[in-house]
Amino acid sequence: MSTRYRGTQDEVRALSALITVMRASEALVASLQRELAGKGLTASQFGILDVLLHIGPICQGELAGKLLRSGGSVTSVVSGLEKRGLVARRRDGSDKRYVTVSLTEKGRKAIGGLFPEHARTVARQFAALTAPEQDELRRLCRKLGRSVSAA
Amino acid sequence: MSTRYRGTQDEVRALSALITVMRASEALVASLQRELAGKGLTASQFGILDVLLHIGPICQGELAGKLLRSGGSVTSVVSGLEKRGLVARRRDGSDKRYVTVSLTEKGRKAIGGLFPEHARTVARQFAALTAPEQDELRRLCRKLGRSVSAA
DNA sequence: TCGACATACTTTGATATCGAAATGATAGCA
DNA sequence: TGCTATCATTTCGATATCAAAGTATGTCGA
Repeated sequence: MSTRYRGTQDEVRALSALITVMRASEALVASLQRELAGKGLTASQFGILDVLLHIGPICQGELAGKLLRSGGSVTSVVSGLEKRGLVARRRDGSDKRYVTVSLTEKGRKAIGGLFPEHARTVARQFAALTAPEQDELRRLCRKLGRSVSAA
Repeated sequence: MSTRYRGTQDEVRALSALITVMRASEALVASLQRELAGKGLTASQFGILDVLLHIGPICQGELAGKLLRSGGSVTSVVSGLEKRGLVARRRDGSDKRYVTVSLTEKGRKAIGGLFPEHARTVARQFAALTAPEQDELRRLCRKLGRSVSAA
């Protein structure tokens, strides 16, 4: 991850860009995790509650797809949320292989109360960039992410 | 993490930027991890070997600082690398609290052989962006990362 | 010198994550 | 109807990660 590598110009530029993208992303995550820790939630738990709040009941496989996580990981985090009474699991469709996860009232209150503050925090984090800069960052990351995922 | 949130414009823009930055970063990491898994190394192990290769022997605390990881995490990963004979630990300075980690010959060969391919992979990942775009991405992420870390 | 504080590392307990194997359910087809 | 392949989820083993507690070492002031 260091730039002290005698590669081609393209390699040095790419390695250098990689480091800053990763550092920015890790700084964002670390900052959000610290904030969530105070509320008794991990980032993974928040991610699942967030999807359930904004998209509604959804099966675990789709949850894994949206969060870019393995199915096993989702099973484990959902189990934790279920134990705490924040989400409910049901196998009620015609296809009994699917498990539908939904927010309980307790879960809805928890994430509903937290999200506005989360949004303010994120806006504060990105306030270092102007609006056009944020849009440009999004454009570049989308292009990069799509290409990497497709490869 | 969804954009279906009725917040202010600033909040929506920031949340939207956050998602794409995280997705791009996670796609990059996932892709690199898959490549490394074939070589029998995890991303964390590679990160430590990389620092040792390009910076030289260094104590664990500094390693943790450079990798943005907790001290406990570094202890654990270094222990694994030590067991595999890729790095060596020494308490040889005047201050016996510091543990200096360095590459063994075996470790140097391992990371030295892998790094050029890693550099090519990263260059390929970023080839979706032009050189100026990569530089701009770096500028934006540096600005963002610095601000978030400082907060 | 001695005690109090500081620093570097290690250990511990909890959660997250992956990939692979195991389980349970469904669908296609003869 | 059965057999088989596929699919969604769960379980398992390994590693990573953090925070907090614990250990060893070092520093500084009285």
